[in-house]
Amino acid sequence: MGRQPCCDKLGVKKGPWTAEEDKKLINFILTNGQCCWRAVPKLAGLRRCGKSCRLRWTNYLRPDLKRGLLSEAEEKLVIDLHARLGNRWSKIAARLPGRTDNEIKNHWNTHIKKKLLKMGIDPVTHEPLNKAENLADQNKNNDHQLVVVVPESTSVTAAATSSELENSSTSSSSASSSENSCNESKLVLDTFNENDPLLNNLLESDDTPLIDSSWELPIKSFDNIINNSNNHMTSSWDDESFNWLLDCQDFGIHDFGFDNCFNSDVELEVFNTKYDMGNKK
DNA sequence: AATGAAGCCAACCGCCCAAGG
DNA sequence: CCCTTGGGCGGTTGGCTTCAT
Repeated sequence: MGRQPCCDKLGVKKGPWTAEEDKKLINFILTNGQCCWRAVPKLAGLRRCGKSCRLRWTNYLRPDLKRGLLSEAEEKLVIDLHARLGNRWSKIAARLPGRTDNEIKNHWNTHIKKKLLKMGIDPVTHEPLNKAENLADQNKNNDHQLVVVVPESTSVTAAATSSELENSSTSSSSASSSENSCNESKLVLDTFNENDPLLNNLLESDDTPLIDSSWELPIKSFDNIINNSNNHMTSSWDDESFNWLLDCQDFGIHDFGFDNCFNSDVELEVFNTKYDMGNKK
């Protein structure tokens, strides 16, 4: 008995999202918040799988997303976190405000990986390439021996500071691919500088998001914007975060239906003035 | 200008896990 | 417990864009 598909495949549209679909999804979520994703397409009038809607929202439409390339500081943080966490992109993304796991994963695969290789660093182990090769050879030669794979949770070094890592793995020898990748990072953990205050601070806080989660209640967020419009933007909706709106050059705010989010014309006008939305059309 | 290669990234797929009945 | 369901995650794909020839 196979698992039921996440949605009825018949009549479900795939491929790139159109502006019209985006608009519908944004309108729906701004009006109703995030609810059961399976129900979203039906309620929002979309011929999409719920999963697809969730992905589209979290990876592209979410208001707190930063757009554009990762800054140097972000890139460095990604590298550091990757050294600690391995390919757990969602965990890494949780510590980069406004970035998605998908975005970081893509950036890693297309930019950072190459950069590290160019620098002679193995992107998997974060070791100098020569050393990494030697270790690989060594492991190969040891294949005939009993290899005890030490899970991250038992590492007495850096992992000890992270409750997340402590919880991450309890079985020691199963061989799923994801666990393999986790184990690869073990090498890194042993060499990681646990005295790095920035990283330790980040990791000790476990999953405490750096991102203000208020975007989940978008209407409230818009209230914040309005209330702070004479001062500075709130942390969750700073100017940069809002560029995504401005990037949507094909639509004005009315096209997105955001105007429904404002309690009065005055509020809408304040918003338009601040972000020059009125001139966008 | 034409064409093929390489790069990039949004989106999909399939697996896993937690929650609830 | 067992089963079902929904949501999340990481890996992969496919198509568009840019670059090189």
